[in-house]
Amino acid sequence: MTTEIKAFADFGLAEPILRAVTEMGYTEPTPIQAQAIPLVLQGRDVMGAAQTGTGKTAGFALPILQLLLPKASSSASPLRHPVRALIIAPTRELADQIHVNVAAYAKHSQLRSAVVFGGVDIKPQIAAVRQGVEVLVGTPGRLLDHVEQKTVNLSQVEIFVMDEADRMLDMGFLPDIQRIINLLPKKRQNLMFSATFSGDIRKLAESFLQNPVSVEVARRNATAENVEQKAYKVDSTEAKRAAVAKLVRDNGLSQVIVFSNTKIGAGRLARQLVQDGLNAAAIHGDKSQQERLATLDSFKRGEIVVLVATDVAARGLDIAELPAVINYDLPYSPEDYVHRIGRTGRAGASGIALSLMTPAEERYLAEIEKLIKRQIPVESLAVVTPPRERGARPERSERSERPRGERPERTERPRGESEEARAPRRTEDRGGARRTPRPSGPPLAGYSNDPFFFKPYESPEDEKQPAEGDAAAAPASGRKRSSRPVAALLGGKKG
DNA sequence: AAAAAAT
Repeated sequence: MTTEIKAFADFGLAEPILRAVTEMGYTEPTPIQAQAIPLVLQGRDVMGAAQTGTGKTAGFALPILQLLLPKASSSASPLRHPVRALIIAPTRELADQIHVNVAAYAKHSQLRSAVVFGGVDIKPQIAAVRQGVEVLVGTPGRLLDHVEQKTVNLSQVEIFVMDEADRMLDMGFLPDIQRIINLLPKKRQNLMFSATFSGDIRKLAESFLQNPVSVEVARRNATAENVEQKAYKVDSTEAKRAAVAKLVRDNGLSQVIVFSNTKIGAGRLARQLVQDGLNAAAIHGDKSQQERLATLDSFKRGEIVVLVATDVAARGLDIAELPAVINYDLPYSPEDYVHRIGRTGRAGASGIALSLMTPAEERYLAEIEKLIKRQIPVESLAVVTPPRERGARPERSERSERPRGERPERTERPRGESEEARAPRRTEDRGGARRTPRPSGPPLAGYSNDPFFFKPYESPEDEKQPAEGDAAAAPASGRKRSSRPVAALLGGKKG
């Protein structure tokens, strides 16, 4: 019954939708679109195994708009515009991007969409939703905030989409997702997309999808065939910083996302790269939402050459023709590797994924290779670390180079430890400064980028105060997050 | 272990 669909025109999409697609220059659906669109149009629940960049968003957005179209009305009354399709996504940038796409596909129809996410003023969102929107996109927390404020009503939702479901579980969104699902009508169509498929994802799927059809484009947990992967051994963290600039230049990369495991590391690397003459900027969760969106926009426009990012950018972001990704750190979880390198080689284009690893990180490579079921060639990369005089003190001025608005590092220390005892521990994750001689010390063994390493001991009060944010205080503030397995949260219930 | 996400 699966007829080969070769053109968007064959899906039977209504004229306003097809016209928008055509105007955007699309004629042929991607494999996931070819599979998913007819199923969604039939009203089926769909479980999609697809990374972004496969055209996934259009794969659900186009048929959703088609399904909503017959009842679309141009009535000015907001009451006639209940939210009929709800799309949730793990990060604010991704939600925003989905909304932009939906709005583009819907521009010739009467259908309207809006996006809600945190980190920005809620009032414009309330105003937008008041206008009446058929399609609402959002991140879970702010969406629930709107529900509580009664600015959003989800009781008329006909189609519910969970994008990047694996990521949402990783981020502890399950309780929020369940609250959202409880607000939806029992009878509805569900679509769920995930790039990786753990047991937890399957359990979640079983719990809320009804008789779903599976749609799969890429091999499970596989990385794109068209992405050339390499890993480089480097001696140290300092070497990694220098290596990034070298890799960008040697490979003539016009644009690249560099992934760092930490926010601090991302900020530092970006600053270093700027010093090295590359147009670089960092994006991570400690930047204001305004900055995050502006940086991303500037990267998309090609102004920024190197985007240094934490995993906030690992999933879902669609940057056209991104030629390369560099892992400044190997990710802690192999799934994250799949997502990160999924930023390149998108929609059939070729891409390069380069990873840097210190000796300590080499063990992560094996797990990654196991997951992606392929070997990643490893080379050694000799780089000249920054030209500092031997024995020179790391510049204090580095501290003042921190851009305004970016948080300083935390200087908290474990209490009751001697200065000697804590120094090596602190340095371990602070850019590699060490007091003890380095095993195979290159000339710059004492070099450190750690702005606090030589900082004089500050306030004795710190030590007298009870430690802030310790085990007793932490759970009381902030949202409750559970690390219980999905099965437990789902009450052991099986579909 | 880290990051992200409502305030």
